[in-house]
Amino acid sequence: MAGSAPADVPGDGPEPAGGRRRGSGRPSASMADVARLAGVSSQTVSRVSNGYAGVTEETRRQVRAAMKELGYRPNSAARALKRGEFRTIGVITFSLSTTGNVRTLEAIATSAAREGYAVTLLPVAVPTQDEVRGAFSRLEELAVDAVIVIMEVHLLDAATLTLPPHVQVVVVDSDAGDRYTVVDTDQAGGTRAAVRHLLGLGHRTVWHLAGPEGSFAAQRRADAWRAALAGAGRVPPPLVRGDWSAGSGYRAGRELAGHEDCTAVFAANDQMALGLLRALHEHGRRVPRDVSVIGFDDIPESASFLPPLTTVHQDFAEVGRLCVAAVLSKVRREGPDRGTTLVPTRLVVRDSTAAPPGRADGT
Amino acid sequence: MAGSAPADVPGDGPEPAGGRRRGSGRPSASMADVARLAGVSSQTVSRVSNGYAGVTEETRRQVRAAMKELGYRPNSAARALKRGEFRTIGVITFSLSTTGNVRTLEAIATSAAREGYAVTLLPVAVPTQDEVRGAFSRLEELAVDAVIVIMEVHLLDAATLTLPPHVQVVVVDSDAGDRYTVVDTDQAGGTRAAVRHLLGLGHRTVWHLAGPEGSFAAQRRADAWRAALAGAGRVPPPLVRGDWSAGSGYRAGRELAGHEDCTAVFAANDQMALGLLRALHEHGRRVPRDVSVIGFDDIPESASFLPPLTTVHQDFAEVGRLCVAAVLSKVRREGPDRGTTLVPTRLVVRDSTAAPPGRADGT
DNA sequence: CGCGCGGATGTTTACGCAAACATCGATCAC
DNA sequence: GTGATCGATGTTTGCGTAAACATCCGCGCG
Repeated sequence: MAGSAPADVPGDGPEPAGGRRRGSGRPSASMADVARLAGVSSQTVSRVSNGYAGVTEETRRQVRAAMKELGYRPNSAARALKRGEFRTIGVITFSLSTTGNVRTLEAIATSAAREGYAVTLLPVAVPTQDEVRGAFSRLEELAVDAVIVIMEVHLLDAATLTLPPHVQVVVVDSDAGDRYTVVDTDQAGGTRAAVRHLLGLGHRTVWHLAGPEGSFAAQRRADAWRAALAGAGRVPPPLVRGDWSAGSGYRAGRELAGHEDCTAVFAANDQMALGLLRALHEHGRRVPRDVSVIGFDDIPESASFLPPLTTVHQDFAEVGRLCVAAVLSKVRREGPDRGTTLVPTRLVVRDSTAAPPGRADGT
Repeated sequence: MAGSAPADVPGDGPEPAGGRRRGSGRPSASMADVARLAGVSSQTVSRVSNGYAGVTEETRRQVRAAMKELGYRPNSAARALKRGEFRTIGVITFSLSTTGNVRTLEAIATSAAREGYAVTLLPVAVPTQDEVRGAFSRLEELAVDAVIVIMEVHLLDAATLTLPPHVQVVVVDSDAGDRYTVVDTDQAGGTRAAVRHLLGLGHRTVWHLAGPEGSFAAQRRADAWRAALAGAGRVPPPLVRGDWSAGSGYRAGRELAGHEDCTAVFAANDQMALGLLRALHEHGRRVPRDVSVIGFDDIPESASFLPPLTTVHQDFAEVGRLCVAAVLSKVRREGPDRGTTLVPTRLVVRDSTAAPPGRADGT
């Protein structure tokens, strides 16, 4: 198979006279070239290329052979122009520094590939409205049929107006299900599970190391934490804020280590939990004996923390899959125009949680 | 600005008769529509759209106004067809589970955007040759001018033949500089720095927790480790192998903890170092007092490990930048056709390395 | 035996854009 | 004044593909 293809000397054959494909590239065979070589019309080549019926097996073979000889590749620009669709999904996201975004992106790319769609990445370096607007204006020129947005919606809002009207949008991490199609993790459910687990172990209350203010995910985890405590009749301690990074978790941990009555902390993600563990360790507060810690995300490394982290598992792969399914159903005008889909979470209990210290001997 | 755009009612204006843009989408204004409304020829619209000279300020204004009113967006498929280039770079990579790949990808996307190029993602779920071949065959149909490959070249080899001949390729993490343009981290330099640092602290030798066999990066780190030890006249201990994951580092660590004479370990990445730290801790071997550990990559979390990890910093952003620069210079036929560019590394000394235990009182 | 039918194939056309060429005034030099 | 020149704009053409329509041929049936 590999032997017959003229892989190394593609300039040998009868080159079509005009039309170099790109500024400096080699000319690339077109349908007309294949048709000429195969002795058929270009329409027949098109039929073979698209696997349509109505072509003799014999003709089909000949065309295939000609294609192979010339190294023919369909020109996707012409195809897109003719068909009116690009078979491409654009993904807009903030810096790929958070595990969640990356894993979601990966799942999106995989699912999209399975559906015959390509994925184009639109990075937004800094999460400012200007930057977002910039990404969207790049998008306007872009060859995409649909867009998946992985970011906070309040940044999206300002930029929305400039979206090409025919492009479908699905949003991750947002509460704007009334305006967009939203796919997200069940933040509240995961948070509830975490808080209940800690209360169930006997902790009087649970502290919360929250994500940054701008984040909807952080917001919802904090809200759910407060609600879960309130539901159990407990008083929520003051909220401590980080920025998702391990460093911010460490700084917050130094503060929390000073509170003798802090026996259980729910960190809004695993990275901050990591920093928290280090800070507690440095202050001589043992985990889980003195303090219990729970994270969120279940990044692969969390099983190797010291101690292995109890955390809320997110199914990013499922989120990505659902995003693609939703956006494609919108493109095909099958699905609903808006609404929120939640992906369930699951508590993974490891070694960073235990009963509070006072409890073994007494109360 | 936002007030005048007909963002919500795009179907109101005079719709062009034919040519719905996508299967189920709205018709989208074309140059001809804009030209009609502005009372000029479509060529003038094209000139305005591309910012060419030779258009009166007055005309330009009118065309702009018409564009805005119709919500005109250039059709990139038509543009690509006409120009013969897509202004898109394809990136082929394995699962985005390793920090390095992700950070490189991010830098690639950012640099590409700066150059006016979009980035299309081609995920390869499983690193088998079949999968890689599949990615490349998808690529054949894809609208890209160039490709950046982030993966082991020996997997690439089998798939190369099917690459469209006019597409330029740049490879990361490879030793195939004689056949491709390669951009990579200076693995050997970083490894040397790590080994020398440990020897300089007084360790008799340095153990190595290597990456998986298939990886060139792992291969080169292991080779450089052996060479650095040999250069200092030391005997390399048996090599221990992991698979980049923290879990594999943990398993390796349990084995290493049994060796009393093991006082210094160079782990081929930070994740494995994390698992290693946990295993050593569980076996009562303190870091850095009993055992020194060095990682590779300098992932953000490594500063929050227990203890904060001494590691070799990789400049992924620079790697990505150089990839884009290299591939674009190839597209423009400016740069050399092959060769390897190495990005320097830098040792970041934190708290996981110290002089070996025996040394304080004696030898 | 001729007509109609249906499958295989060819021809025309248009997708939206932009390069190449054409046109049309106005201005300027002599 | 006349023609050369130049800037602004219009017209034509073709990029590669695929839908729509046209053609051709052989076969079965009346």
